Amino acid sequence: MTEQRDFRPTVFLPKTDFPMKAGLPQKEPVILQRWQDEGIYRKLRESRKGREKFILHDGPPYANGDMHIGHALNHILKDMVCRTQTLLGKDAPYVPGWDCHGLPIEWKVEEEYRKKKKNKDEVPPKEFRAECRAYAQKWVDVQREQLKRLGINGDWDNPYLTMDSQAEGTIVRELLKFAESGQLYRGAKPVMWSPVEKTALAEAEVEYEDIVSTQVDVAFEIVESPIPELVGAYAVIWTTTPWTIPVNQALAYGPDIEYVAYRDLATDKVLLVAHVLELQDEIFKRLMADRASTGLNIVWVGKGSDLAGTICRHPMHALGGFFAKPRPMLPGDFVTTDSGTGLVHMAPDHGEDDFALCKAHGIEPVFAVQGDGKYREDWGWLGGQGSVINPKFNAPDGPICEALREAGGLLAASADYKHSYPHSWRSKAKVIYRCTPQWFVPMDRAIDPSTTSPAAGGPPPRSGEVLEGTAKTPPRNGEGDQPQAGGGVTLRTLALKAIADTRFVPEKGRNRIGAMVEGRPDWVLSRQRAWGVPITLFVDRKTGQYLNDPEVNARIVAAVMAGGVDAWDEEHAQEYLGENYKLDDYERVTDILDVWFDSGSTHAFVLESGRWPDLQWPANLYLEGSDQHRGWFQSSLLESCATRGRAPYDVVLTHGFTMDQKGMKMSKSLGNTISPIDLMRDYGADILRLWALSVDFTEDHRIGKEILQGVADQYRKLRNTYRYLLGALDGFTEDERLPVAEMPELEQYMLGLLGKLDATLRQAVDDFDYNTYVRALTDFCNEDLSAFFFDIRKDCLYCDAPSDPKRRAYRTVLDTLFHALVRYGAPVLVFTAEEVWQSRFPGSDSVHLLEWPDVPAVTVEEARWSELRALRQTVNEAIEPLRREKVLGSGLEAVVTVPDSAPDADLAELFITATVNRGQGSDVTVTRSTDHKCGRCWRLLPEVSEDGDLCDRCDEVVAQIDAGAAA
RNA sequence: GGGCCGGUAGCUCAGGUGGUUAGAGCGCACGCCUGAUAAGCGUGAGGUCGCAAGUUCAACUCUUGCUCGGCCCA
Repeated sequence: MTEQRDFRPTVFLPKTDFPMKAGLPQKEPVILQRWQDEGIYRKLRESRKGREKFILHDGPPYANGDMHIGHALNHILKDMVCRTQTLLGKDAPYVPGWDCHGLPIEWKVEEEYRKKKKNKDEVPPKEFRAECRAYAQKWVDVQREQLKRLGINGDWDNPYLTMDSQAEGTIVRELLKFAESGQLYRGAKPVMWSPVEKTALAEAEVEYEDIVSTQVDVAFEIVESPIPELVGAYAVIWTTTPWTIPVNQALAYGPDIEYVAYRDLATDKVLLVAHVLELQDEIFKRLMADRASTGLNIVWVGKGSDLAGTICRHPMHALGGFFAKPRPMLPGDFVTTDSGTGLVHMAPDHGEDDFALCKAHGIEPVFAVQGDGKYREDWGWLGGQGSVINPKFNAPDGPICEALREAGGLLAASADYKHSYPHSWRSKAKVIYRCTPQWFVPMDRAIDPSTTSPAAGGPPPRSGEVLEGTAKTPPRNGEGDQPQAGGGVTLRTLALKAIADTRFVPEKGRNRIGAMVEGRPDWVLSRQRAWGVPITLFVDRKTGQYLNDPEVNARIVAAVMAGGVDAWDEEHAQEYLGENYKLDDYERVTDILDVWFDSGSTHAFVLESGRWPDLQWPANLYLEGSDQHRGWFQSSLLESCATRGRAPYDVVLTHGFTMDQKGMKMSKSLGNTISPIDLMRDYGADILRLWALSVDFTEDHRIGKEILQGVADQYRKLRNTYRYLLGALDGFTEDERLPVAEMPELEQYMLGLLGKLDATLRQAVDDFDYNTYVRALTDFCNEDLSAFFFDIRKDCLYCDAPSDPKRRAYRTVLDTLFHALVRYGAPVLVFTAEEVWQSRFPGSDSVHLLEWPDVPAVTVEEARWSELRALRQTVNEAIEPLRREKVLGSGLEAVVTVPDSAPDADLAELFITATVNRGQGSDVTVTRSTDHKCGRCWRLLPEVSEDGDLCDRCDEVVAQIDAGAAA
């Protein structure tokens, strides 16, 4: 025998330039640039013009700092939504936006002032705001580039900013809608207040430090009680802020706490305190340390709830007036027995619990403590004195304690209580809670239905009538105005109805926001700040009512639309008031709006204004993190319900938060933060996208090195599937295509599986279930294609004649698979899909302009194929021991015997073995073939007389090739 | 401290209304192939379903408590 011929050149191997190694970090920016150059966003709008719309309204991230992993996840999901909807043929525009006003930016600018030793108060407000504006703009630009790098397709050249003057004007207009429909009122609320700076502080401006305070025990004589033993006894309260005693208005007890009244034999006074062992040691120590107690007699023991109806009087009741009013004992869930006496004195002016409990019982704050920390001059006790944060003022020998002692109300006082207390971040001085006037939106005031219809020109509400109040919740006392009679429409009932009409993904979101809306207090709109949208109201100095004149309002709105928030200044005030009102008669409100009102109004500015003609109101979808149940979802809901009678969205989709590898939240102090910017540099945006779409984003989820490694592995498998398709389809032409009916059963089966995949993916898109989407796609590629179809058809692809119907059928199906898979993959692996597409069709339009593929409808014979594939598995298991024993290596050397009952099919081909026989038993057995190996296709066949000779098929094919070469 | 949510193999996830030996993919180990080759194929080992009680003939699936983690409040 002569030298064996090398048949390798006669084998039709896959051929492609598409590299196995992705090199995403280098490649992605190039692709991105191409999309940008060709204006793919506008092209897409053009191509989907007139189609059904799908409106995702972007929740504006705060323009402060680099993109973090949460932004990345959120935007990848949004992009996936828009791209899948677009793929389905809809017009799904995406207009990104930023939230630009607010304290954090103000803070940063102030910080820069401090570095330059500049004093904020000396900077004119307009100049200060200009710097805030510039700061926000800087971060908008930074984040925009970072988000673009993620492959997010959107109208990046034309985003919306809440600091745009037209946005500011729209926000003002929305606010004035509230004013015009009577959904605003001025009330009071305890806020953190710094007497030194004479200003309200945000929680973020407060830091806690350990200090030593005076602790006092004060006795309130019980003058009335359903429990006779208690009349004449003293309720004992404990506090570390003696200065709040002069504005005490009630006492609180815990309804479930046990109380005891005992007679102190040294003084003969009956004292009421909590009957809690741990507490009583402390109490006795304080109350009896300096007297020789001869013992106690218990007079009464009972539960807190027994105390209902008990009335005390203030130790200073002799002063008359305010101090002579009854001090009721009220049930408070917040009362604990961790410290104190189990009874808490209530000063609604200076505590949140106090304020809420008193308000619920009709007790209003009295505003006795002024902004500088002194009691007002006319206050009956200590008028004009203070400041209340002065330790000497509160000292055991200070004016408060002295007066209480004289009145017989002071049981104990000592300047030795160590605890953590809030201080101003700037001045380091102590801060207090203090009631100040604020603007509110009432949750339970009757709304005139005619004021909540959608804006003129806008589309009508989609989900039917929204104005029938459901009145699920009992009416609440909002703010001292009339509680709503049952059955009426209020903002709360409207919002709850809107929640019922909204689809929530996942469903549990409904419960979450519903509980919040049901229980939330009135919306505090005002902030005493500089960087924000002004509350553009004029308040009548005589009546305290705000001016409600649509003509004035129109002038204000027009001015802000044109000139932004700076238009609201004293200089132009008279101009807005017009000829009918005199500025002297009005107070121009200088508070600004809660930034949540800004973002709650984006639907008006962005969807409704017409400035983005691609968009429309309401949105199909809002998609944000689960923290936005309290934030944007809710502010948008309330704003829209109050002005338009329904939610600005049909569907609310929420995602959880991204944790580190161990499930712990990321924080700078823990050093476990992961930056998406780093990940894009190290892995590429497509890896990050695949990660975001693989995890269960509806819950909290993790990211870390190991997880990303897994995602990268998954990516490589997908990439190789595309690469194989490209290689196997090399040179494919339309002439080669074969009708489905003429295809072998295997090809038809694969088309059937593709159809099933298609249905699964469509369903997943409908459900926003991208985890299922990605899983179905990868499982199909791994299991059905790579390990099954491609493996079986290797021989056909490599060795059959190009004209062979089987090979043509295979390549026809590969082509169908290619067109389907590149589209399915495109919303996920946006860069890779483009690379794949351009590799096959160089210079063609972007893959992202394509639409969802039409896959042939082929029914899968489930029973037959599940039996065949199960048998295939059994055969593989049976081959394995022979491999281990080195009886055979490749499955092509195996002769398999299967039960006679096995389905009729080309089993050897399906199992990729030499031959398959049918036997009597139920077992599958394997032996080594004695046939010789074809020199070209490497199959062991009886017709091959000697290893290296050709089988009949190859002989024929090689002859054709040789003839072609000769000709 | 309160409200809400979650804890299934190393990783990412499936497991209607409770019912046979809890599944998949990836990874891992071992092996095959060397004509998808820094690829492809096969086999295998991995789980007391967070912990503990309870209801039930039967619980990953229901109840309660605990624990760990998260979001939002305080």
